[in-house]
Amino acid sequence: MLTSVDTEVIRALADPLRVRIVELLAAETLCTTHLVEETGARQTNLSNHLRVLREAGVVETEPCGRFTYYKLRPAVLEALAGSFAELGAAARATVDADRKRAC
Amino acid sequence: MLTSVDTEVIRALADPLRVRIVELLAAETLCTTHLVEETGARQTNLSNHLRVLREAGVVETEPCGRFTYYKLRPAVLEALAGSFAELGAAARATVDADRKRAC
DNA sequence: GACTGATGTCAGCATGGGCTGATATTGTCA
DNA sequence: TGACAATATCAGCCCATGCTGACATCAGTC
Repeated sequence: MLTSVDTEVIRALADPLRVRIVELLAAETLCTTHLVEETGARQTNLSNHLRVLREAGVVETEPCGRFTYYKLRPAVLEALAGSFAELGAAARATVDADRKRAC
Repeated sequence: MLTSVDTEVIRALADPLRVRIVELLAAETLCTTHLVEETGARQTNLSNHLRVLREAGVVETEPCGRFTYYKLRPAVLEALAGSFAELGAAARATVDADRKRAC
């Protein structure tokens, strides 16, 4: 049985700015100020996107004085990669075997 | 350098019904009639979602008389899995090394 | 060629989600 | 405690997108 893909997480990643955030965080744990600098987006806007990522479980926060560090949760990305790898493998098997349902 | 994630493809997959379609197609190449039966969605609705998947390059069509078979393009899913695996690995390295930018 | 079934396209409506300015909250420092 | 910096939340606007009914198109059959 295929592990069903978590739509919540995919939707969180279905936005260019959020993907950009994730790519930045993959290289380095950053706080909101850095993300504002790096992306050029408004603080309010970023905060909204970060909340989406947070609620989807893609990132987690770590308060540090006045600052809030954002870091990725690798397991979520790895699980997603695994799901797509499964789907891809199943799809390849289906295509290779030309397995189709008769009309 | 990380291979940037294709937002177009992710957006195409950021819908429960489209994910359902992809999961069905991963197991078996189907035509529209089958997808209508399996999902319970209207034909028009399905046709719209299939177009999104088609334009994103996730599926391809194969006309067969009056019917149209839809099959997945495994390479797209595998590429996506690869991108997320890279991101996940980078994220894990960053988190493990506690690599963070000073404020 | 006429009919039927399969499929795609279009216009319209409703909802969701992104962006913004204003505001609230929280922590630091003097 | 008061001022300030960092961050989150809220309300409102606007655009993208999903769903639907109506219609168009195309292939197969009689």
